[in-house]
Amino acid sequence: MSDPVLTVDLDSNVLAPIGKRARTKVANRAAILDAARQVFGELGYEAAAVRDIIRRTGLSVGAFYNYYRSKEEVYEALAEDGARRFRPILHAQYEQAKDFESYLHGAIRAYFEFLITDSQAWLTQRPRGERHPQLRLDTPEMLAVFNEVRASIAEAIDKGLAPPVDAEYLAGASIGVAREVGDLMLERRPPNLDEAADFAVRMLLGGLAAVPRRAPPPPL
Amino acid sequence: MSDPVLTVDLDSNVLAPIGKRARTKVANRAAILDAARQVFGELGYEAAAVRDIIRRTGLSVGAFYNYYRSKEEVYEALAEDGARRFRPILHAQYEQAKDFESYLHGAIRAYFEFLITDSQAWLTQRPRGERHPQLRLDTPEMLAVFNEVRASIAEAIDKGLAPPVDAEYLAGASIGVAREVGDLMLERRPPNLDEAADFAVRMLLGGLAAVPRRAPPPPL
Amino acid sequence: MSDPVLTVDLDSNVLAPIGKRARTKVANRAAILDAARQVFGELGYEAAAVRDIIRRTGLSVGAFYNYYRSKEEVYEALAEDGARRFRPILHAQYEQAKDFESYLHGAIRAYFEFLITDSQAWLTQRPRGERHPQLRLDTPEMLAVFNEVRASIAEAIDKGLAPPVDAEYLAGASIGVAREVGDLMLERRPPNLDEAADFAVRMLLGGLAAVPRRAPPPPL
Amino acid sequence: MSDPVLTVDLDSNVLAPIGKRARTKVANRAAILDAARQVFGELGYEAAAVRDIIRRTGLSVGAFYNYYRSKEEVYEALAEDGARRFRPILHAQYEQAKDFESYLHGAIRAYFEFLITDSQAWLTQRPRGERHPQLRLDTPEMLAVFNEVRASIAEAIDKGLAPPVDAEYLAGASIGVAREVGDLMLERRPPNLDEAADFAVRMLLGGLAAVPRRAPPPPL
DNA sequence: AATGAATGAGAATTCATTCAT
DNA sequence: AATGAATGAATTCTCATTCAT
Repeated sequence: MSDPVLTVDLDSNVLAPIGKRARTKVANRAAILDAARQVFGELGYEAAAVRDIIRRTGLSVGAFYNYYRSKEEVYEALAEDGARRFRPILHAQYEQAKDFESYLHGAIRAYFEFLITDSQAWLTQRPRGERHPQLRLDTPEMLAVFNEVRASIAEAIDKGLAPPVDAEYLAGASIGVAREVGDLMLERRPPNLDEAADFAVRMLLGGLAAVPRRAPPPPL
Repeated sequence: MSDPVLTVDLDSNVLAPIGKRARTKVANRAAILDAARQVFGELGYEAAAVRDIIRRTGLSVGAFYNYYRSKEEVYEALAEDGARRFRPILHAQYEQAKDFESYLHGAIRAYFEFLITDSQAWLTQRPRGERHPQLRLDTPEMLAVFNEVRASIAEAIDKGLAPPVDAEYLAGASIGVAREVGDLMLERRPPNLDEAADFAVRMLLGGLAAVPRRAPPPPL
Repeated sequence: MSDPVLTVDLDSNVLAPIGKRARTKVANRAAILDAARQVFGELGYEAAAVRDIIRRTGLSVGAFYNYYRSKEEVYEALAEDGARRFRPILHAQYEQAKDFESYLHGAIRAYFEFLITDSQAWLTQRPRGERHPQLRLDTPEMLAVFNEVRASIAEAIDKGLAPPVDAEYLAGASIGVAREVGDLMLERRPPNLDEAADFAVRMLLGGLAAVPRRAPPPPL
Repeated sequence: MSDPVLTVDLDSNVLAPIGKRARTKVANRAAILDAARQVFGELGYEAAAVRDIIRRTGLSVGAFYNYYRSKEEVYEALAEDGARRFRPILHAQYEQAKDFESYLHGAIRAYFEFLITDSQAWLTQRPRGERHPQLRLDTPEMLAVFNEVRASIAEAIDKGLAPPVDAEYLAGASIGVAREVGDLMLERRPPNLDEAADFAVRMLLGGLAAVPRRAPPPPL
């Protein structure tokens, strides 16, 4: 196969094959952002070296600094990018939801879709071996998303959309479930969004009792 | 002399002053482990410098390497230590539980107690301000604990103690809730174990519907 | 549009606005040279970046390298330029001087005029604050001028125009006085050429005893 | 010849042969300072790389940072060191001088001695070839010394020790002469302190007329 | 010619680990 | 064992210069 020169369409989130030197500024910027998403996701902020990022773009160190002024700036750009993309989705769910259940359902599905889309590119490379001593490898984007969710749940309770329970704890529990179930979903081949979202939502709304009974999946 | 930092003596599980050079090998080993727990918790693995660790023990860099062969080794020792301490507790819950509900209740309370105990020493120092772009600062011990829980839930389902639901997802959800609610609990002054455990367990067993209705806590 | 930086058009020796892209090759060359003079004067050779220079010309980095092959080459061009402009002035003084005194007087006035003219454009911008650990920021042109003076004094002694003293030391002393007094003159508002030249010449010819007695200027 | 292990005596300013790894902390600190003095003197602050400095000490990059926290810090240490060593000398001259003439004489001799002593170690290495485009290569120490002198002259005039001339200009002229003549003195083999000091002082006190008549030295 | 993105060598600094004492 | 200075690879970032357009 020859070298296709694809540009990255940020809005449709279709990734060009990385590693080839991208031609346009927009494409390079996007390529760096994508590579950074991967690398931060795999190694965490501290362990990720700028070199790790640019290596996946085929660019030079210098080029990195043409696009972002520092390692931290990419990180922040990533976070902003995530929030910017996810917030409207979350808002739409909020607007069209008739009750908290449907809101939660919509939000969780949105998050899982977000996860699947964003991970598409790098999930395949992931098995880079030893995940040494690392903690939790959220992309900055996800953290940004969680903040959106936190605010959104607090608001829902404030407005009487959800029952008047401890808002912080409810947001925490929701995020906790979404986060962990989301991660597990990504590890299944193929990721089954419906199954995972169904589980998470039922768990949050009705607890263990409400969760579908069935045989566990075959172990990895 | 200033206030000696209080920390948990691992062997006696009793608060003991460190900062004064400990005299025995066992004590030094424990002091390093304690300091490492704090530092990893505050800074994360990568950002934590060996010097940060030994500074809190009053030992020398050289001494560090007499006790652990590398930074990574302390990290692993910490994980092992957590698992070693937590596994029997979890097991006891498992043994004495008549059903999954009481097991879950016991396990979550055990985890929250673990959290409170372990964080006691350093939670106070935490306000080192800006956790720059950092994610989630689990102690390696907590990660080890989660693995215990994962296994334990799978076993519970296997043995018919819990309903035959997706074991991985259930474990994920349980850990997710425990983790997030646990973190939030630690941030409340004073940490209210009963309240938090109650919330987490009810959420996991009965979902949003089962959670106690009440006014949210005053904002930070 | 903001205030165009005023600078000396080298060919006409007239103040001309730069910042607008100059149209002719000659003009561009001169613009670069002017900008370089400023920047080297403000930052010194090492700290001055090619980008600092071209930024003041409105040209592109690439254009810079169309006119000069390297940063060093502009530096040298600047030196040559200074020597080329100053040598005839110095020579005129030499020719028309009836004795060493009048020669020295002429030379020093010429140098001070040179200083005032060349610094006019950038002296105003100077307050960029902290000249970190930097030493003396002579323009390469000034260094070239000093060499002219050195040669010229040696020749004067050779030809019996000046008393047969240690030529090197005399040149050194003359340059030292001219340099330091010249710098101080530039810092006074307004620069007083007559006063400074008078001081320098008297000092060199008659020493402390010959220097005018009067109240020191008000402190900065 | 075998490896002599000499420690550096800072007060007597006897240098150990550099390049050999020094044994004591004091010696290493001094070796770095000495190397820095040389390198800053040869290359200037910006062009001098930390590596240039440590190369001459036989130490490693890391060791440098054990002694000084940054390149800038050595620079400042150097300046302080110079001022600290020179100030008392200058003061002694000031105290024991009966008039401005003897003060000036003492100060200039002190400065020239300072120059000769400090340059002893590195003057020999100097001919490292092309002094590319560099300006004036004062050691930070010298700059510090000049500031001392400036203050001291102003004070002398204030107190009526010197005639009431323009203090700034007088200080400038004195420094200019001392600086240039001092540099030239260092280039003569052997440096002749008496000759140079005599010239400088006479020049400053009586000008060209007072300077000894004699044949110039053979050119370099 | 002009443009400005790309390049990559090189700079300052950090930090895990070693080792002489 | 304990100490802490020494080591040097690795990291982030800069900047002179090249080169495709």
